[in-house]
Amino acid sequence: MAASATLKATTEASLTLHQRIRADIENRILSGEWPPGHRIPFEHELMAQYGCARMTVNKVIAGLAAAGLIERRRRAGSFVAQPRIHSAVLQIPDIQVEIPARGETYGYELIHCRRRLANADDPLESALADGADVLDIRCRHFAGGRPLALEERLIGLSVVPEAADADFSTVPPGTWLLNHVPWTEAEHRISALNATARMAEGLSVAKGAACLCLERRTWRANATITYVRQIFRGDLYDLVARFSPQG
Amino acid sequence: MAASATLKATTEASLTLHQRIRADIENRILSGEWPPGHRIPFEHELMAQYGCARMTVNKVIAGLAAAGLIERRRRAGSFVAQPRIHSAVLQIPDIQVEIPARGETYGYELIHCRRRLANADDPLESALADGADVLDIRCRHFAGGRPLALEERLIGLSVVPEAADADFSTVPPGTWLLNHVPWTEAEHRISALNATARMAEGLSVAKGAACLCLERRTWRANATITYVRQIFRGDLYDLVARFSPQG
DNA sequence: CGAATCTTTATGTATATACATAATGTTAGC
DNA sequence: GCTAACATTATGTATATACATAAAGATTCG
Repeated sequence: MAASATLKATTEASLTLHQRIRADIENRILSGEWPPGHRIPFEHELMAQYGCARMTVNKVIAGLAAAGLIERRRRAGSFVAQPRIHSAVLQIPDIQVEIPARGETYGYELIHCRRRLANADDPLESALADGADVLDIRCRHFAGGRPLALEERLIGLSVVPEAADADFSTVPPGTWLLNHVPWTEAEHRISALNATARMAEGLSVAKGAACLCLERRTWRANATITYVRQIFRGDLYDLVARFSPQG
Repeated sequence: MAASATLKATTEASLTLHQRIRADIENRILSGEWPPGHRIPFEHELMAQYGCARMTVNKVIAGLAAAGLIERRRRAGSFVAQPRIHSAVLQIPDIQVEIPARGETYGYELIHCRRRLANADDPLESALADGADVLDIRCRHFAGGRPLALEERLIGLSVVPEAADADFSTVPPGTWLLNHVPWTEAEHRISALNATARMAEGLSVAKGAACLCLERRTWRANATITYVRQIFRGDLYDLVARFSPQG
């Protein structure tokens, strides 16, 4: 076998040693060769096997642990984790970006934009503090000329005062917020509902048609920035989520 | 200021230096102090600031880059990434685990389980190779005595031959697969639809009631293991997804 | 036999060092 | 003024080393 000094040079397809070790271990797990619960070789064994330093395999395995493929237990070793299909990365696109990407023309219409005080009685507004100064926005999104989604949105003006001066007659509030509000945390809720008479009219569908409802609350440092409810036509839209070990 | 040697000891709440640096940078980003596009201090600056080695800050920043909070450019520096709210971690629970966790009793009923050959004409089966040997399973899930979801599932027997001998009259196929098939990759599709007459009967709802449809294709090494379609009562179920920087 | 103690050991964290690499900024030359 | 060559520099990868820590396993003692 080649000495460790030449190993780097003989690496296939010019991958780094780190990437090669990671891909190797990942393959063994995903192919089923190393089933859940299997104890993977100790760091010093891998180190000998790949002819490298412990720090190198340590970083690889720590990465796999962060990705959820492996669980580590001191003194005992590192084990292939139980698969947990139930966590997947969901793509929740900015509609204005997603529709053109599909090859359809995007359209937008502002229905109203009012400044007022939040009313905690309304369950929709309970996400924001009672009496908060909010912007109440209602709008529609179109794809290929047809209505795709209705949007109801509240923006907390104490957190995002600049929003009061924004012009939402041409720019959708979601797009504006993405460009004006830095990193946040968010929670989404996805459900199905039958179109009410008002929704049906706004979406050009029959009353009772199935719609996908996406609610999102976004906050920063415990202050709610925005709460949105988007109602999508069920026949025109669906969401895709993927799970793969690279995250 | 305290010398680097005493820094470790004075660490607040017994966090490691790594965690302290990470939390510090994360806070600056999430609080808006460092907006998207902002160049964070160079590694040698942070190294001086925290009185530690470059390898330490390097690992922290590499972790933040892996989490998507930071983008790194050689020679130029490290920059706060543009927020991309549209990726969030979706929890897609194993129903048998989720229902008891909600405090309701879980129920399960097998409707049928047949071995046959896949038919590529059926769009539902196009995910599996034509003519493949499959197990065709249909079942129902109950929560608190009420029907919650209908499930249609195909399992590829060439990939999971053991499934042919499994007893799905008491164990839901999803649960069985989770326990018998090691790590896989998966794609999910979420949509809303109106209950057909058959769905309505199976779910004890009115025909046309909105339902959440979750389709999942699971594979390993390019071979499809299973394809499922679960139809949930829209009034009883919804999905939750979260985005937060720790992943 | 059972509980408490000690030893062993694999992982966890941190450091100092070395060289590779890619992209920026500068300079030289036409 | 434009391009090509060069130097600079921040990140990228890898190593050898050191000590901390948690937990499994062996041992001791009541």
